Amino acid sequence: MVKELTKNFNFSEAEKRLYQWWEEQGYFKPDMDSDGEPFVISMPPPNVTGALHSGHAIGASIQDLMIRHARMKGRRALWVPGTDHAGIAAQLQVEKQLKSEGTCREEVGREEFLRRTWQWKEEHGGLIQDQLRRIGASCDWERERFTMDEGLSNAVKEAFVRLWEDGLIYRGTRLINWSPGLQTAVSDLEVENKEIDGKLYYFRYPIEGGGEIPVATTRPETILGDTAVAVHPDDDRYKQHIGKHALVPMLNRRIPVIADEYVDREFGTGALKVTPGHDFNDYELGERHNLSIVNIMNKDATLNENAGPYAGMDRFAGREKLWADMTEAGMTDAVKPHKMVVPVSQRGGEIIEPLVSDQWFVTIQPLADKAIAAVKDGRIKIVPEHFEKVYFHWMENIQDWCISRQLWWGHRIPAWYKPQTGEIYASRDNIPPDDSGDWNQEEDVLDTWFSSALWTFSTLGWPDDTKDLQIFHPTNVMETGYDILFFWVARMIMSSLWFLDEIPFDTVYLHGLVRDGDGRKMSKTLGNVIDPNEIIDEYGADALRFTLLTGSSPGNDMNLAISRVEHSRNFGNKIWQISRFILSNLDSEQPIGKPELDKLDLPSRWILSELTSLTDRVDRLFENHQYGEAGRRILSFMWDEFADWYVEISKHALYGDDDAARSLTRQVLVFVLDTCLRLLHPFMPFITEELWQAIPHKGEALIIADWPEPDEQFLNEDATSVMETVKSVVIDIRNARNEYSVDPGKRITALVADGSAAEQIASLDYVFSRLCNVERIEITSDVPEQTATIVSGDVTLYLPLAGMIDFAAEKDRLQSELAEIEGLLERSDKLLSNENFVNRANPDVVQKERDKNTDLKASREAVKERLSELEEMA
RNA sequence: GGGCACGUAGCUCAGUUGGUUAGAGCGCACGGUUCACAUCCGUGAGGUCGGGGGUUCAAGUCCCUCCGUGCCCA
Repeated sequence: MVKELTKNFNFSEAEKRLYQWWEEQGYFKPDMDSDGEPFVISMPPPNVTGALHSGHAIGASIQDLMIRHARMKGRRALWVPGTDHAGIAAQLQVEKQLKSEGTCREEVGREEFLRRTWQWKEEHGGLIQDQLRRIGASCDWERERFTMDEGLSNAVKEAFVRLWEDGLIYRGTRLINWSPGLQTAVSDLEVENKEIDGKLYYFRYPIEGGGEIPVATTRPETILGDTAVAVHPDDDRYKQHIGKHALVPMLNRRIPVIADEYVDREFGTGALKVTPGHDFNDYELGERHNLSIVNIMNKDATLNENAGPYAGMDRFAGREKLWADMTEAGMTDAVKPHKMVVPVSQRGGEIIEPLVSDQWFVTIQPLADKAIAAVKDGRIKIVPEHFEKVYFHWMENIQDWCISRQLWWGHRIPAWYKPQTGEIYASRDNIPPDDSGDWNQEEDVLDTWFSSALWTFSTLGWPDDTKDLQIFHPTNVMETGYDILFFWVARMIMSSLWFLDEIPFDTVYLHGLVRDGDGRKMSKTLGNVIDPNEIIDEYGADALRFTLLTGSSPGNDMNLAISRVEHSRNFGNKIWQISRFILSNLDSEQPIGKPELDKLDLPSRWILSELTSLTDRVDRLFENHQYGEAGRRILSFMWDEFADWYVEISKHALYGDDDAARSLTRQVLVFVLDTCLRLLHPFMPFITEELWQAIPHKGEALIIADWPEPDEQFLNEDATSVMETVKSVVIDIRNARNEYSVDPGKRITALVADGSAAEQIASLDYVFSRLCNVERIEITSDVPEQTATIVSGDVTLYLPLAGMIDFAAEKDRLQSELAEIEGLLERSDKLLSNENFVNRANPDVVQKERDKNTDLKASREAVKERLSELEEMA
């Protein structure tokens, strides 16, 4: 039934109501009885502790768009939501809480700490889910998962043990990235390199038996852990010292002087101090030369007993003290400002220290090989394509993955070891191999990404062979930000191929970062963070979605300007008003379905032809993941063609007394609107559903309605070309009225010069009447003096404007038009006289150019003729 | 140091098999309140598509090079 629409769309009320209704109706769940081809997206799990930020908003918008589109296409659409336990972030929150209570995790113990973290999760965990609902995410909440759920925890254990059994997990003492603040190891991916203004310290290494080698370093405190001095084998300056021993300043430890081609003779002094215990390059150098490793640092980044007199000092204080002592001893030369790169924690920005420690690693190469192959042979496509190169580059230089974290919140590594023998036992069942009491359970937990890497299949029930897993895996699209291509996407590909021997998804779609309106990265310190929740409050979810979906192209960052959100909201209002207009003019009629082609007038044939082109175009754009362009096309059609031209023209029939014409027009209006609402639904789900429910329709909901198919019978080139002429004449008339300051309300008459198209133009007088206030069009061969002349192709129109026309102004107007036409004609003539163009270009292109040329010539003659008439009058 | 991307109107951005006179929003100028919409309607100004070279009948689009910006990796 037809509803009366309110003056404006009350989005805050409607969004909540519609979402709830959709969910209750079960539209978000795939129909398990249908035989539709599944379409599945695993939602990248946001941190359970987090709130929705603009990155989530763009991801959710794109994924929901894909899911809604697929659903309307009749596929069994499944979007699996969930959250991630966010090891470090969550643990920090609870530690903060404990600190405020004057205690700490060590004091309350592991069990109590975990209890409190779970409690914290229960209290704060639901926020982002509610925010995803607000944005319209049509995911299947009944399948929601959390990485620490029992099922997913089993998956993690299974994966760990499987890798262990495959011989791909080892525990070893190695140099790793250590976060002193968090007191845990982090993987190389969690370390960022930041350029800072540092210092380069120059000093001299004393050589045993006399002499010295000048050395420069950015971290003097590491001198205490040096186990060699290296020089280039061909460096004449230092050659004589190779094989001798140097003495570590202040400690007088004997260390060898070695030769290695790795040393850059140009940098600093050309000689290198080697600290395998605290530098990755030195670590490798040390392995090559069998150097011993001296660890001088405790886990809290204070210096340890190996630092001798400096033991107990913080690393930076130790640096100052050591340097001062060395200066006093006359060993130092200079301290120069130096731009350098320091490793900092991705979380918090503290300086990361390379430290030797016992950790668990995954031997990654065998997994990487499979993952490289899957993208190389096209089983997995990355959009945009150029990220494939980035992917390969990383994959081909991949390092073993440090998966242990010295945290409590996370999946505890399912392994036991005998401290005496170093024997290790991994278990799916959470029990040691025997109850001898000799087995210690590993204290460390796994990197959060270890569980995320299983996400596409662990959420569907793996390791159990569930029905969901059979039907919905592999999934189809992984949509996420390019910033976690390595962290997550690559690891999912490796995991799925290894554990299931199948790809996790066939397409990776990467979106860019959302920045502020000036292209700056959003940050709390800059105060330029745009909170999507506030945007939804103010402009509605549809406006936010449409802006995010049309404001960017795949893989490129987008600058979110509020002016664009406003425009999207205005577009929503436009759609609302179009619908309101149509509904208020239906009376009791309920037109549903396709209009009958042969009875339609020209404007109707035109709009249906354009609608069909749009549908076809949008379809193709969706196929190529060109969602932004698709959205912009729909907007442009609805606003610039449908509302501005067709709806305006339709008033003639709606307000007229021809019953048949009125009914037909109503049918066209409803059909076009219905089709547009369907096309737009994935972009703006709320307003489209609300309106679709209000207009005449068949079916229970737009969310499950059929996606429009282009109907070729509606394509009509003739109608399009005539309407193009009509539109251009209308614009010219409006322009002329403007130039001559004709009162906008004044109705004027137009004369059309007798010619091939004259009859047709005259028959469309009702169009001109509506659009540019021309009350009558007469065919004439007799032109009155006081006229403005309008020329478009072979159509010439005169506007008799007695008393308003200034001959000089009219001549100027026509002169400039003539100049423009001649410019274009010159170009066109040149092109057509070029044999190469005529022979080699696509025949369609050549024909088009010929048509254009003919039109231009006709226009030129008409303008010239009118100009010479003006000359005669003057 | 290696790799990748970007550079289009004052600002923010589209422009995908190379093919009409390169588009949009915001901003700007001028004009509009009766019956869908001022969250609006109409008209207009504004661009040698970063510079140079090349391929092609034809280049914003493909290739080379330089300049600038950003990101990733070392």
